[in-house]
Amino acid sequence: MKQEDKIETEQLILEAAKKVFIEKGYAGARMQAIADEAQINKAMLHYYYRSKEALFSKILDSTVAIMAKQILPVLSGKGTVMEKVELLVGNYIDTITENPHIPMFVLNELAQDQVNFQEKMVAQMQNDDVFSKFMMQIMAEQKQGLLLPVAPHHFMLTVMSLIIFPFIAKPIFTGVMNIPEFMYMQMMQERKQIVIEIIKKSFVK
Amino acid sequence: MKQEDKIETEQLILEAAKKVFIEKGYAGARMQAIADEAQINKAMLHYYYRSKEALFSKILDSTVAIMAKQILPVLSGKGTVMEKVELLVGNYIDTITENPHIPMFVLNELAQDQVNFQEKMVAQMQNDDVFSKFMMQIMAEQKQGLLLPVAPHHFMLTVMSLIIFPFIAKPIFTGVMNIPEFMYMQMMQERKQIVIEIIKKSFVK
DNA sequence: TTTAAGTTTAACCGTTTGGTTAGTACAATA
DNA sequence: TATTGTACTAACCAAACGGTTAAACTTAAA
Repeated sequence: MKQEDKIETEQLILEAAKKVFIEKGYAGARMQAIADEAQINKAMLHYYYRSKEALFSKILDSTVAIMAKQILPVLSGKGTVMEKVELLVGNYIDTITENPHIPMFVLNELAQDQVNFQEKMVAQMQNDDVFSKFMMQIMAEQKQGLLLPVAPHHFMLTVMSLIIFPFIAKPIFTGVMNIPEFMYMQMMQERKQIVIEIIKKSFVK
Repeated sequence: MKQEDKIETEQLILEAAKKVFIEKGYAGARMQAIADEAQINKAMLHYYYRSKEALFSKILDSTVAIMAKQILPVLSGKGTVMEKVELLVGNYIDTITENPHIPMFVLNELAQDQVNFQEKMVAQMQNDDVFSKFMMQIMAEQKQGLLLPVAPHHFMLTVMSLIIFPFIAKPIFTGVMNIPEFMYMQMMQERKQIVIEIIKKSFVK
């Protein structure tokens, strides 16, 4: 049927584009490669999504949304800083294990900023100033004596480093240091506990 | 004079190529942009370095060499694990502060691996199995009771995360969270102490 | 059964890309 | 001074690129 075919094709294109863009980056991605991946004609890409930029923009939006909907509710929810961090670590590692290319993709495009990506991130992330409020909570718990008096910026940067970087560094382990895939995956699971312990020892009184 | 001009031009091209490649990545870099940056004719690039790939390869080699000569001597030198880590943290943060795009560049090209980059890293890094030996040292100090019994892989991954990621995340802070450049630079200097403290609290008995 | 609207295709287009070429300018050599 | 080798340039080329077009096909409604 017509309507269903259309929706199928649209979805097919999105998935193919996601794969190619995330693997190759914006500059390295080829419209023909996306068409091949989706097993459709190249003209269809422009029929459904006007241009390469427009298609890329869609992928970027949905990718950021995946992460935002994973992170923002936790940060703005109830619980102590450490309870939130524990949730974050688990959630994030599980989500990224399923889409391991996302962090590299986001950070790379953010660094090169070819498609006014920053504004989109700002729009998604500064919703209700979730980050500012979380930093306020950190400072509050520091005054209460629950957390050590380390600058909130450094606290957040540390948490981010510990959970995001291992996925960016995957090729170093599997490629350069020759650690097999399954062992790397196992490490990522072990990370959950290790990261939480590191943060507790470093920032909790 | 002829000879001097040649050396000057060669160097000019290398510096221009380094800038453009590191900022834009291999796929995003344009030979014309490199020529413009070096204020020379585009044909000169091919006169001195046969192709885009060849030129890129040169840049990649020298970039990896910069990092390797910063890291390998420390790891294979004398001193306890923690003494080595303290040296590494300081050296690395200072080196990268001067070339802030290097980590993103290396990790991105490693992930996309368009130019058999992995082999080069392996060749540079597995010199004398420096990493294996360092991991052995970690295990030895754990048996001595100097370090807590955490898997050496996780120890190294943690150290790498804490010192490399902050530079990759720069656009998040300056762009998305709107933290001014000088404040970010100040954070990177403060990091030296903070990272060392985190590692001590997390891994030293 | 006709019609109109939406979907898909092949073939094509203009531009940009990495790369080449034929030739110029000039310094060193003999 | 004639010659030779090297640094450099403008002009060009074929291929790859993102994007368009016009026509064919499919389907649902009139």
